[in-house]
Amino acid sequence: MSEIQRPGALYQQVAAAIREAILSGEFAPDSLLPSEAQLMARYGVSRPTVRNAIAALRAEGLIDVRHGKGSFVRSSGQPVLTIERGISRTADGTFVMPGGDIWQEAEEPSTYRTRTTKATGRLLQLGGEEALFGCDRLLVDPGTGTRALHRTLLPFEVAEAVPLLAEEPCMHPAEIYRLLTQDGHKLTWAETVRAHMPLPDERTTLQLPDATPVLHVARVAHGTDGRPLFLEELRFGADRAELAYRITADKQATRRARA
Amino acid sequence: MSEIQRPGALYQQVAAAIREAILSGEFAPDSLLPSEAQLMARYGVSRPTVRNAIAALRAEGLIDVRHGKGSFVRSSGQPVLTIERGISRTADGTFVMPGGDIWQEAEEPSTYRTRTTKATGRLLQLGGEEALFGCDRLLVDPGTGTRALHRTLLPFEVAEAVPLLAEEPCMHPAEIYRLLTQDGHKLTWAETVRAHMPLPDERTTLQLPDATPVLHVARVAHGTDGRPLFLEELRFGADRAELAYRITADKQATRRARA
DNA sequence: AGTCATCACTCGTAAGGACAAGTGACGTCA
DNA sequence: TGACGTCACTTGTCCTTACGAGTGATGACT
Repeated sequence: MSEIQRPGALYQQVAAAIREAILSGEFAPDSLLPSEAQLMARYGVSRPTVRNAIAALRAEGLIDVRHGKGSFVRSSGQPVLTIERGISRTADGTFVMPGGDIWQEAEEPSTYRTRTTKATGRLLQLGGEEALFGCDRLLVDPGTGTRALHRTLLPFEVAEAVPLLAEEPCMHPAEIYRLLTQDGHKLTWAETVRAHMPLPDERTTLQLPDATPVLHVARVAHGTDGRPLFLEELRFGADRAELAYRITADKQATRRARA
Repeated sequence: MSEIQRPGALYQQVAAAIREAILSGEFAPDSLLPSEAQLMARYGVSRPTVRNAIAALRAEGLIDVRHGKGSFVRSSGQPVLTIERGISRTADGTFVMPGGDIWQEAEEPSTYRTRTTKATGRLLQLGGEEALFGCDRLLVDPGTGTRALHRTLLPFEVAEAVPLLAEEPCMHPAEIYRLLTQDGHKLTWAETVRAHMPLPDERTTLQLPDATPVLHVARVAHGTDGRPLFLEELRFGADRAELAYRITADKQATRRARA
């Protein structure tokens, strides 16, 4: 049994030993770690201690544990899917999202009416309890199996100003952008990117492994007057997909971040 | 004692009950949850079961536990800091990062020499084991206390082509962009955004709470010929900060995502 | 009045035992 | 030979007990 003594708690010492072995390549990716019983013997500790150490490594995303089989080193491979966040416009005035054609809808879109929350109100710069059309889509990339949640939120106020919108508030974002442009708006977009840990239901629908954060990108379309018109959100597991942006240098600008 | 019975494991039922109470607002943000002993009595379960339930909620980022005090509902407030990812160029040819002046260096930059890994090699489109200058900075936003890790990676090959670069490979990115531009390159940038759970040391240096993912953005500067010249990375906790991009519609483009 | 020890409360760590549940291989039986 | 039951191995769940450690208030002592 290999002794250990350095830092704080016993289980942290065990976790540190295993972590080191993984990061140094001693345990190859996808390989099977020693079983709990073996680790108990190896480090001379009880089962709760071993399980505590394993729980720590699991929370770090270093290992995957499968009931009845054992613990496996997670293969922290490169992302399988790169989601390009640009917007193009073809000669005939329609909008095209690069890579936007990879997604298939796994379910029928669900439409609903809702009101601004603190978060969506901030993005849309709407006060208290503005009414919104909502539309949720569960998307799947058949190539990689990656799942994503897509949501559009359209203020009543905006929908009413553009007749066709109010009738069918759950159309594809590119269609909405086209209608807004036809209505006289020259659109610009602002995106904000955040990450958080999923709640259990989100974990289920996105089919996420342990310790997998959710990347959450919100795209707000702004009209000619700079007022937010429309919100488009996308969420997906950060284990397999990444976001990509292209940037070119502005001349001279001294823009300031929104509060 | 309020009975529960629905789904799988006991501790999951307890966790679900508490989670529901939190999400429904029954337990307000920042408020103190019942102690472990109280929860044991309330649900008629043992301490490990209660602790297991609490561990689950902790991993979801719903609560914060403070030794000797109790469990608190995490206030999932809006991000305190918005990191604008644009690049501007003033009339005299210098580059300016919007909001780039908020950061202060918490430590002296550390410079080193290294080689491409699988990840950095992919971004820089370099094969096997290319040599790189590295420079790490620990940044702090004095306003919010947000900490971030900044890293620049410069291939030897590029540094040698631009004399001033090789002498001082740890200068500010804006300076490097200026030198590369003076060298005749018309730069464009590509950014990729990922998220992952921090390892213990990363957690420490960024001072992250439990269940807080790290947002990881990599900016690659491409030269006139489209070849990657320089890599700039930024990592920070997703609990307090978010990324922001501005997008305008391209004409006609049919760009394709990189493999 | 002020200082400090004590105490009661909190969560953290560690051990032990017992049984349930998933997995796969082995061996028996038809 | 094939199908199926059994068994050994794995992790998952749950309980009991015990003590360590951080926190804040109470109260005694100076």
